[in-house]
Amino acid sequence: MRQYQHPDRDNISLTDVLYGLSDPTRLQIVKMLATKKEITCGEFCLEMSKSTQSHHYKVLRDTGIMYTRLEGTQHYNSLRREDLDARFPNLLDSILDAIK
Amino acid sequence: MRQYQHPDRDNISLTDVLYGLSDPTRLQIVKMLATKKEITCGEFCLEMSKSTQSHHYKVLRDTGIMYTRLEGTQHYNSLRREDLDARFPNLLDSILDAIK
DNA sequence: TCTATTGTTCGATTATATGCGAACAATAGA
DNA sequence: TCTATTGTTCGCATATAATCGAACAATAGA
Repeated sequence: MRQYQHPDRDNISLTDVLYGLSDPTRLQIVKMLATKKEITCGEFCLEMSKSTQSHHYKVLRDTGIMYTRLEGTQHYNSLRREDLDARFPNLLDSILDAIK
Repeated sequence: MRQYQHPDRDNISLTDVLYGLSDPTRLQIVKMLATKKEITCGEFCLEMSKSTQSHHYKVLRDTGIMYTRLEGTQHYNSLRREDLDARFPNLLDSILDAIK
């Protein structure tokens, strides 16, 4: 694989986003993403197998919450703030406030 | 059963609420709840078996999203707006806006 | 007391989700 | 070219969720 399929803005679904954020691990990832522009997978330092981490990254990408850019062997992840804010105003902020 | 167990405000969990709202049927129920003070189960007019409906009502109660009051044979359901707003400011409103 | 109404619970089935280790793919750097 | 690094995908096991029909419980009203 050379690149990921991210849904475009208009295809981001509310129930998908809510599902994506309904898992503690993924919420933790999103919380970290909110503090920096980009974070590589390794920098999340999650306490679980790499395959499980990859599963959660995939869910976040597939649901339109996270964008992943490849550079060398590293994957740079970012929160899709603008897309989420455009699609569901205030939703992301209210969730980020709640997990602060 | 004479009465339901609803979590009290402080025990409403963010991931639980997000999970509760991540299903289209339940989101539809919440949308209707937002338009009236109370709605009986039958008034939701959902296109699925009664046992499945009950399952979704139970999820909404257990996650702290909906409150159910018994009166006679009918169950009056309401959205726990104040509790949700107190616990997660703007979250419910942003979701209600998104499904409008 | 009997019956209809309202909604839940039980038990089973099927579908989805989560988790892991092992194998794999792509790149960087020696 | 070989090796280490980074992260994914595959295959499998287990857990959780969604759904249904049937049985049940509580109440209202005849």
